[in-house]
Amino acid sequence: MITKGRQVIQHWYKQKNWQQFAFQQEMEAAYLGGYSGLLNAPTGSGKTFALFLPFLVDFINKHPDTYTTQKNNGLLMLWITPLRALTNDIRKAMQEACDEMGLPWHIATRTGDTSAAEKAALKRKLPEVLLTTPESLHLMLAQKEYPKLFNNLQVVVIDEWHELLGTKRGVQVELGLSKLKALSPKSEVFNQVPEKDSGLMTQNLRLKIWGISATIGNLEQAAEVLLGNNFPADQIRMVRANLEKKLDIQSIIPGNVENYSWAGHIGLKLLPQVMEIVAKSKTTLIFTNTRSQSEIWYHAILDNYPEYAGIMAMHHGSLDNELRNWVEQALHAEALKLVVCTSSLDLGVDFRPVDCVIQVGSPKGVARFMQRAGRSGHHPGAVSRAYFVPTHSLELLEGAALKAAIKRGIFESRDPMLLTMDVLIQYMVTLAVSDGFRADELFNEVKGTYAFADLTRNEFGQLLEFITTGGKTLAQYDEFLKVEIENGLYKVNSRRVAMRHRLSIGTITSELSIRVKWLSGGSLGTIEESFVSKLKPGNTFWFAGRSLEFIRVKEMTAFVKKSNSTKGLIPSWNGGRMPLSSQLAAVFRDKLDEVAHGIEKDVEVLALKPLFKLQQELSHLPQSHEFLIESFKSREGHHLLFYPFEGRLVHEGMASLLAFRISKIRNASFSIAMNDYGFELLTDEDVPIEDVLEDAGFFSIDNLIDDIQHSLNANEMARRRFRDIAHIGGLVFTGYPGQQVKNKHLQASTSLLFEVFTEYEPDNLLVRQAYNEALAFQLEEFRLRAALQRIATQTIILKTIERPTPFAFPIMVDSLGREKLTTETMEERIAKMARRYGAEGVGEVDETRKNRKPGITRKKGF
DNA sequence: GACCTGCTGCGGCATG
Repeated sequence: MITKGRQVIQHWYKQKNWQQFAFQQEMEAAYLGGYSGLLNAPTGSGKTFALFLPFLVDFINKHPDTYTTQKNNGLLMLWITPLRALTNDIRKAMQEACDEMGLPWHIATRTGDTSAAEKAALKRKLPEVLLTTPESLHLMLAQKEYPKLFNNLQVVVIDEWHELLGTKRGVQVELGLSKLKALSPKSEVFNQVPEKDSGLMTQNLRLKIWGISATIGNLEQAAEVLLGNNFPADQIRMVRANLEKKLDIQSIIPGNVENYSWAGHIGLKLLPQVMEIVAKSKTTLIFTNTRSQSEIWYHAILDNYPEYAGIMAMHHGSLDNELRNWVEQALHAEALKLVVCTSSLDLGVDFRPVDCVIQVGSPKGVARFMQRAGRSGHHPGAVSRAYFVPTHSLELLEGAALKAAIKRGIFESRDPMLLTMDVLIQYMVTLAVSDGFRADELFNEVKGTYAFADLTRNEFGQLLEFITTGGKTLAQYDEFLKVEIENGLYKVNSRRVAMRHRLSIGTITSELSIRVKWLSGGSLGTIEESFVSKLKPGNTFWFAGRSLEFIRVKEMTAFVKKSNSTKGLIPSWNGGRMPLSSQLAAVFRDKLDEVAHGIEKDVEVLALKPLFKLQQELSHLPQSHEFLIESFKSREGHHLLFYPFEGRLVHEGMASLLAFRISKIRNASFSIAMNDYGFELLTDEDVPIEDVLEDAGFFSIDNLIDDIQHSLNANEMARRRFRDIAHIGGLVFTGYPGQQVKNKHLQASTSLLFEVFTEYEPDNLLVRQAYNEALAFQLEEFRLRAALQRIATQTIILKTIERPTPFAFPIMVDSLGREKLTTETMEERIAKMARRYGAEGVGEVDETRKNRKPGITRKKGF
C-alpha cells in the first residue's frame, strides 16, 4: 500500500517534472527503515532532496491528517554544513518544497550572519528544520537549557562530511553529535553494540544521523567516524549514488615542449591557448593554486584581452565577501564569461552556466581535480569539461597521471584526527558554560566518539584538572581557573569567563590581516602586513583586479585610491603549502616507469619525449625499481639531487634527515631545496657519496624519530603548532570582535606558555599534541617512513652529471630565490645559470619570475 | 617570525 507521505512526494515530483534517481529511492528506503549512515553523492546530484524528502515522507506518514495544519512541531531536523552560504541556499530550496506541499513549516538558518534578534526569535519558537555550522552548533550547546532545543529532534544531517573529516572542525562535529546522541531518548542503546547484520535491530533508536560525502578513499571509515564507535552496527547503511558522470579531461600541450619553461609555477606562457578555449566556451572557471596567481592571471588577461573587461571576475579568499557574493550571483545570472579563482569556488553553490573548467598548475590531488572538474556541466547528463594547464614541462606528466588515476578510480583519503585535546578542552568548557557537566557521564559520551576512543581516564582527569585549576603549571594564575565544581557538577560561574569563551568557540585560527579600503569608504578585502610594509605612499599595487594607489596605513587598514598606472606590485599571501598527494604521486611514478619502458600511449608523454630523451642522455630515466641520485659540481659547490617523487613535505624531511646522516660521517653543512618531485643537497665539502651510500643505515627507518629531532628544528615546528592549539584550547584570548589582540603579543604569550610547559610539565597533553601534529602534518612522518622503506627496496642509480638535467633544473631554480642577496634580477640569474651549464635545451623561465627580486639567504638545512 | 608559489573555512560582548 502506498503511504500518504509517498503519495505527497510522488505528486510533488510530478509537478516538478523531476525524475527520481535509483539512489534517492534507496536512500528513502534506508531512512524509513530507521537507519543512519552515509550518503555518497556528488554535489549537484539532488543529494539534498535525497535526504530531505524521506524525512518529509516519514513525518507525513506519522501525521497523515494533520500535516498541513500542524505547526510548532519543535526542532525535527538539524542540518550542518561547513559553509554559511550553503545554509541559505538549502534553506530556500527546502522552504519552497514545504510551501508547495502545504506544510506550514518554518525552515531557518543559524550562523554568524544571524542577527541577535533573529537568534532570540529562534529560541522562542523553534523552526522545524535548522541549518547551521559546526561552530554555531557548539554555540547552541553553550546556551542555558540547551537540551530543550533538541527535545523533538529526529535526524541530524552532516552535509559535505568529507570536507570536515580530517580537520578539527570534524572533531568538533563528532563531539556535538555525541551530545545529541546522549540527549536523545533511548540513548542507552549507544552503549550496547550489537553485531553487524545480526538481524536483531535495536529498536526505537529515534535519533538518526546521516552524513553526505563526495567520494573519498575511505568512505567506510568516514561513516564510522561520523556515527562514533558506540553506534549500533545493525542500524548503519551506506547509500551510493553511483551516478555515471561523464568527464572530458584534456591537458593543454605547449606547442614546443623543448622551449617551454623547465621551471616556474605561473603558466602564463599558455595564456593564448587557454583563451582560445575560454572563447569557445560559454562560461569558464580558471582555477589557480594561489591568490596572487589568480591576481596575476586576471591582470594578464585584462592586459592582453581587453575585451574581457566587464565579463570577467575574480574570486579568492582575501577578497571582500560583498565582492565575492556579487561574483557568485553574476555567475548564476550568466553575466560573466570568465572567473579566475582559487579553491574558494571549490565548494558552494552550483554554478549551472559553467561549462568549462581550467586548472592552472598541479591540482596536487585527484579528488581536488575531480571536485573542480565537477563544477562544470551540472545539467543531468551533461559532460564535465576540464583542462589541465602545466606551468612547467615536467608538470605535464601530472596531466597523464591525473587521467590515469581518475580512470582507475583512485581517490585520496581524509584521515580523521585523533585525540585533539585542544578541541576537547574547548568542548568541556562549552558545556560548563551552559548547564555544566558531570565528569563520568561526559567521559562516557566522549569515549563514544571515534576521535577520543583511546582517551584514558587519566588523560581526561588531567584535562579536568586543567580547566579547573590550570593544571600543575598554571595553577597560580587566576585567568586559567575557569571551571568550578559544585556537587560534582563542573560549571563556569563567572560571566566574564563565559562570555570570553563564547567569543572564542571554533577551531579555525588565522593570522591578523590588513584591510584594504578606499579613501572614499568601502572595503576591497585583506592583504598581509608583510606586503604592506613593502609599500610606500604613492606606490601602485594590483589587488582585486584593480590598480590601486597606496595612501597610508591606519589602525590595521590600508587606504587606497584608484590608480591609472598599469604596472604595480602584486600582493602575495602566506598560505598553506600543499604537497602532491601520495595517491597522485604514486600514479606519477607509474607514469614515469612507463616512460622509462618506452611506453608512449599518452599524448602528454609523447609531447615530453624530447625532454625525457635529454634526461636519459644526460643522466637516467628511473624505472619503478630504481632510485635516481644525481651528483655534480659547480662553482656553488657540490650538488646532490634525489628524486623520490613523494611531495615536497616528505622531501623537506628526507633532505634534512639525509643531510644529518651524512654529517655524522663527514662534517659538512648543507643547503636544501626541494619541489614535489625531488630535493637537492648543496654543500661546499666534497662528500664521498659512494661511501655514504654503502652505509646501510642511510635510508633506514631505524632511529627515524630520533634523527629527525636532531636534523630538523622539531621544537620550532611544535612551537608553531602550539600557537593554534593554545588558541583552540582557550589558553589565550584573542580579543573582542573588532579589537583583536596584536599578533606580537599573542605570539609572545603562546611562546612563553610553550616554554613554561616544556620546562615544568614536559608530559603536558597540549605540548605532546603539538609535537604529534608537527610530526604528522608538517613532516608527514607516515609517508616519509613509507618512502624510505620503498627506497630501501630500490636499486640506487648514482649518476655524475655535467649539467642540470630536466629533473634537476626546476629544483635548482626554486632554490635561486632563496640564495644570497645579489643585485641581479631573477631573469639574469636564470639566463646565467642556463649559459653556465650550457643547457641549450633549457627553455625560458616563466615570465613572472623576471620581476621577482632576489632576496633572503638560502635556507640552511640545520 | 618566517614565508619567497603557497588554499579554504567560522565565530563573536557589554545592559536591568
